[in-house]
Amino acid sequence: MRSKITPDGRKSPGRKKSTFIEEARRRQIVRSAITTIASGGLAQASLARIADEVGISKSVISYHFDGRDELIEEIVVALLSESNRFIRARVDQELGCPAKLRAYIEASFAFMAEHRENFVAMVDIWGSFGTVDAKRAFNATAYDPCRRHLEAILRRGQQEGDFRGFTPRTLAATIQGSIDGVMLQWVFDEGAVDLAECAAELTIMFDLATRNPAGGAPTTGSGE
Amino acid sequence: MRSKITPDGRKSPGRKKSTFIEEARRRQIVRSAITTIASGGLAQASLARIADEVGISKSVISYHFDGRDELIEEIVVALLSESNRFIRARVDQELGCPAKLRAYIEASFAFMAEHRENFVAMVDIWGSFGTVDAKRAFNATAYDPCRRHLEAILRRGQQEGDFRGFTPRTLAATIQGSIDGVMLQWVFDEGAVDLAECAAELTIMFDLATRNPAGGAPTTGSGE
Amino acid sequence: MRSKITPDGRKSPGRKKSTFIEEARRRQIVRSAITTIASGGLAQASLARIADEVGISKSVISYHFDGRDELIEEIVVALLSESNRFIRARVDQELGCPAKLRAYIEASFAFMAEHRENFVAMVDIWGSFGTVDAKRAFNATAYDPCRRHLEAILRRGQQEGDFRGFTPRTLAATIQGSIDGVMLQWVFDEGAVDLAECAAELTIMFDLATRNPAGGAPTTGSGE
Amino acid sequence: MRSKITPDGRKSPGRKKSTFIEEARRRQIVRSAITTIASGGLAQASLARIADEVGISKSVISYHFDGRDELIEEIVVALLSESNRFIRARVDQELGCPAKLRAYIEASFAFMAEHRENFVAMVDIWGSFGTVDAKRAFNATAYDPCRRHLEAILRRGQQEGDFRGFTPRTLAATIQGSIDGVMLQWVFDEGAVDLAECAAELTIMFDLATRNPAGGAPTTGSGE
DNA sequence: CATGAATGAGTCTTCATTCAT
DNA sequence: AATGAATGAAGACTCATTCAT
Repeated sequence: MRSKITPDGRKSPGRKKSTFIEEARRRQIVRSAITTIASGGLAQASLARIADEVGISKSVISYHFDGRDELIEEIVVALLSESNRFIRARVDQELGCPAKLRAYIEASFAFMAEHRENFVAMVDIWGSFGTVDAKRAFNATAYDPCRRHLEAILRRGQQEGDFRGFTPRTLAATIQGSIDGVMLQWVFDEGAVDLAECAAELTIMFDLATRNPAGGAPTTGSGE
Repeated sequence: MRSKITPDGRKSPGRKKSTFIEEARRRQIVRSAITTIASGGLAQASLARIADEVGISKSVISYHFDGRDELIEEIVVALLSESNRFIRARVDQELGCPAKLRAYIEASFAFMAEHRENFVAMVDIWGSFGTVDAKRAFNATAYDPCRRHLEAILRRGQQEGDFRGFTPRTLAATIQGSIDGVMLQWVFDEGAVDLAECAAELTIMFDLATRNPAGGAPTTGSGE
Repeated sequence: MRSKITPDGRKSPGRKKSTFIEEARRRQIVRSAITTIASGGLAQASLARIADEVGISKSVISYHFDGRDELIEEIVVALLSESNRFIRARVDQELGCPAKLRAYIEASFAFMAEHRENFVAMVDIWGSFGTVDAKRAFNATAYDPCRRHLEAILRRGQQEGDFRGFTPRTLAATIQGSIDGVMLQWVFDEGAVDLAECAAELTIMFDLATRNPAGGAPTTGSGE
Repeated sequence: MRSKITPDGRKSPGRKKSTFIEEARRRQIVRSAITTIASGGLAQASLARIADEVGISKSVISYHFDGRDELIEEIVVALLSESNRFIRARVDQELGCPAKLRAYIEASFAFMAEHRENFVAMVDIWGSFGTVDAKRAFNATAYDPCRRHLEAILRRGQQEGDFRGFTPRTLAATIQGSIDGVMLQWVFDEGAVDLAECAAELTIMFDLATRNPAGGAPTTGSGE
């Protein structure tokens, strides 16, 4: 019972009641749905099949979610936030931007290895954004935060003189892309790529590619 | 009605009649289907809609293809081979493995830029491989050839002393992943990443990351 | 839960508790339901929407009414009795059958004008009597009392010599029909008919059509 | 296969092909649907039940009609046009407006008597126009033409001096209303009203109510 | 008295596929 | 070689109703 009938604008704020049991059910459904999608593909993940996986009736899903689309949206949010939270925690533990960058890449792969299901589901969902707008919206939700996180690290690293003078935005896209691209191959066939080796390779590579050859002096503070 | 007549594995050879007009129709349908998928997503690309795009009747598709799945398979093949042919041609023009590697990356991005539709469709299709087997099959068709191509370049480069002593297989996966990962972001939002800049960044980076610091001497004959 | 306790025919008398608050709730629900139906049609008036309009939970309705059907039945009763009471009061104030007839017609239209919602809802509900039996039952509840009322006026008017020798039953049906038919058009489009003008026209017309040309002498005693 | 996928404006003109068999099916479905609605009510007339009545599969209806709504719309059109055509033909046979008016009323009732099913279905459908807009649209389709037809007769009758100086528009609404109102009671219970008697009563009454007391002199041509 | 949660029957609709022409 | 017509399976969704709290 999400947005009820009220078709007025209000929705996000407060979100009505959100009982404890309600939230629990939602999480349970989301989790089961991820499993269902991961094992059979998004197309096969009908409400019926998901409900079956949870062990409830189809209409329970309709009761807790405003429709299949809202469920999928929530799945996306769950998948992204789980991963982001993990990575961010690891990054925050490190001091110095080179270490943070390394942590970002390593944490990304570490999380992957532990949550294969999430990523298999994610790749299946990727294809479901039919319209250009939906794709763009997904980009805004999924990629922009990651890239901005990376960008912040890179930019600060430049200010602190650890990184050389590249375009932070482009490098952020490149780093995130490298991680996702390797992930993608691994999703399609777990045995096709060695996640750990790729992680190591990328870590070294981007460390090399970002480092300031001049040493630890701040880029902006060239007036030593 | 394709495999009704020849249910054995082989496909291209024999193929009963394969009239000229027949092949033309098939290509026409495949091309239109790609456009349809790219513009509205795979889910919206029903036979009806594709037929509409071509300007023919639904049943024509059923007539020429052994079902929707065969059509999509053919689309995948078409998408991959177009791209691979282009890249391979560019790579073959170059002498020396570092140049070939550079060509591989640059050609990949060049082809993307010219055929956005192909990649948008591809990403949509990615999600449609529901089962683990289907995913693995796609990996075999789509990624293995690319990685093997890269691997061959890398390995030969090592033999010729241009490249350092990395694991070719892992680096191949990493390179291909970097290209695809950037592509992915660009598919979701054309304006989110600058394809050319990323290409340049990756080219430099992988050149840097593969080069043999010792110079042009062959890796195997290092202890000379 | 109404008839669970008393599954025999009788309804009003006994009715178990019929707390004051209980009756209030029922009336409140009925009133809100009328509004809901009038504004969105019977089909859209689900228990959920009605409950929403009242500001209570769906199950409250199920608690107070023995199902959706009982609710609608009660709505019908409410709509009819409100109107009938009003008309009857006006008619009773008049002396002489021609005046009573005029009052009947004028009161009908006066009530309409003041309670548009009621009639919009009524027309929507009309269509919901699916079976022949349900329709006949509605006829017995809704039309027979009205026609009998009119019939009584007409017959007495004939006895008193004010009206000519028509068939009271038929004329009653005709008068009631004229009122309802105009109302119907007005329900579909408030601006399409001028209620007051139609009322005036009908009043004059039926006065003309019922009057005894011979004057005030009683019909039965015509040969005096 | 009505409006296909093309969501551009064009639709009504040409209407694609409209094969002979296609039109036959549509008529067959419409006819059966009317029967279904008349016998069980609109709510019970699901696509499944209608398809059952025709003896076809549910999806055949979806194939020939753009959805349930289009089917119902077509039913409305069919019901109205059948009746209107019949009445118009009868009216056109008469010379002189008083005769035409009499013919209009008599034809209305004659058609009713022969096509009870149509009117039972119609009354059921009346309630299905939920929104104000839908109601207004129905008014425009159903009532306006009738009223305009009557209005034309009345106005011409005034010009020719047969009718007195009433407001044509109001009287048209009143006449149509009287017919429909009687019909309504008859729909709810066939035995409750005597159609023929009501028709006779109304015919006389409206003849009386419209006639110019001054005789056959044209109203406008007062300068005798 | 009231409610949140759950249910299952039933609705419309879409789709790939088949078949006679 | 092509098509219009038909089909049945499956989908998402809505709704009145029930039940424990």
